[in-house]
Amino acid sequence: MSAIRLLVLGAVRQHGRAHGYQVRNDLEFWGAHEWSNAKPGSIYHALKQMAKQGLLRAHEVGPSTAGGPPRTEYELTEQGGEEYLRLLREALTAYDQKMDVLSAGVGFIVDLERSEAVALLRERVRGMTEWRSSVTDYYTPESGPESLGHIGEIMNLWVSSADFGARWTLGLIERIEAGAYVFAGEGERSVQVLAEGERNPYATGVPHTGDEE
Amino acid sequence: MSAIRLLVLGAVRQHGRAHGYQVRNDLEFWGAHEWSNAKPGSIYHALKQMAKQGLLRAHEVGPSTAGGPPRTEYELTEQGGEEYLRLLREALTAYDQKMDVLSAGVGFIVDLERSEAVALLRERVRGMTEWRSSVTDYYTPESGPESLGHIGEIMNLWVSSADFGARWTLGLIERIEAGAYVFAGEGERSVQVLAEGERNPYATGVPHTGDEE
DNA sequence: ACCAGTCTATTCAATCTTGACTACTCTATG
DNA sequence: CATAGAGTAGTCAAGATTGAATAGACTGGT
Repeated sequence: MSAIRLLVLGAVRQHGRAHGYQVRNDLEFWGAHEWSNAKPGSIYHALKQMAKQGLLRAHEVGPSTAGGPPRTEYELTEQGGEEYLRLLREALTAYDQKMDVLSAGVGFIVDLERSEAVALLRERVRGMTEWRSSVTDYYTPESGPESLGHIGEIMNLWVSSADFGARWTLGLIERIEAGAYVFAGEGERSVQVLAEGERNPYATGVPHTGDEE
Repeated sequence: MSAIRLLVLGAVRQHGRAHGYQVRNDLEFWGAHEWSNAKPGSIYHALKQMAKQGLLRAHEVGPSTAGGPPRTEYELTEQGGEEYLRLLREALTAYDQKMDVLSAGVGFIVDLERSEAVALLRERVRGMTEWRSSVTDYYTPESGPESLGHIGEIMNLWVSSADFGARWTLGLIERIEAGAYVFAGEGERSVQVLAEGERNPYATGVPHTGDEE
């Protein structure tokens, strides 16, 4: 699973009704263009695709006063709402190494109830621990781990990384259980979106990118 | 950058000349189907694309004795060899969070000289540290980090993860400097490939997968 | 001898991703 | 007032990825 659908559904959901550019701006505001594949092309593609699949309802709207081509606004259908929650739960539980998916899940975690959030994160930790032992069992040759040579470093990387992920998740669980943040049903939510016309303080200045590409 | 080109170039290079199925089997042997997008479709696509771009030379070969369709064998061109080294160096230096790329880089690291490997890894650490401070500077609002609410957890995740990456890289550097493994120009290489007809001990049993999809 | 299953080897359509491009409006500046 | 630049909003073609499908040859059991 890529993070894009969850991000787009989440952004549209916050607004109730939003057009592509608004979604794009929100994702940028959240820093998602830094840690996910939330580029304009992907966002518009996801919107169209999900509209085709009945997760979003599309409304053609005249061009905005601010210039530019006519916009299409979207809102979640009931099916889209369910898919959003399904993706969110999956993002928090999946114990593989996709940081963008996890990040998106954390970004929307407060849309769940506190107890469910904790349960999902615990499940995540359980999965990681299990995966860890299955990997170490499976890839440790009879001839001892040294026989893997430098290839063993890859295993080491993945296992350490799973350990790191589990530790981090446990830390988050602790903070949540200690009462941090406001979850669903506990008062007004706090996922921020940009108000209509508001300036994005974290605009595409591209202040720090990866090394590659 | 995705890891697929590096993996495919590396696999072909090991053999001197290889067809798609051989590459696929090698990647599976290395466990790459577990930690990268090295699925058949991607492998064949990469081979064709790189042949089109002059990185690989293609040779049509009659169908093997073992049945199946006629195969195409590939070997690196000079340009392909350069591209391989470029991708390898980039994979080891890039300090973003793409574990598959790093894994592939580690898998082929012994194709470099020991001193260069260490230099690239040091550069990696340097980049990560710099990125870390630029992120913490940039995304820490005047109102204090608490004002970010649960969104701060995303930053925390990325920063911790960079710290983990840096620590792990330093560990690897240490082991390499202590004399571990056999690097280019130090005797016979040790990246394993499957010999023609050899059985893959880590065949597609798919013993442990991620949670999602 | 037959059939199911597995191995060899690759192709394909559908979908997703990327980076560049379009086109229009508003604003500041000399 | 011309015009460069930035902001608004979205499209497009090329490339990458995925999952399933194809098809012949061998293998083991009944």
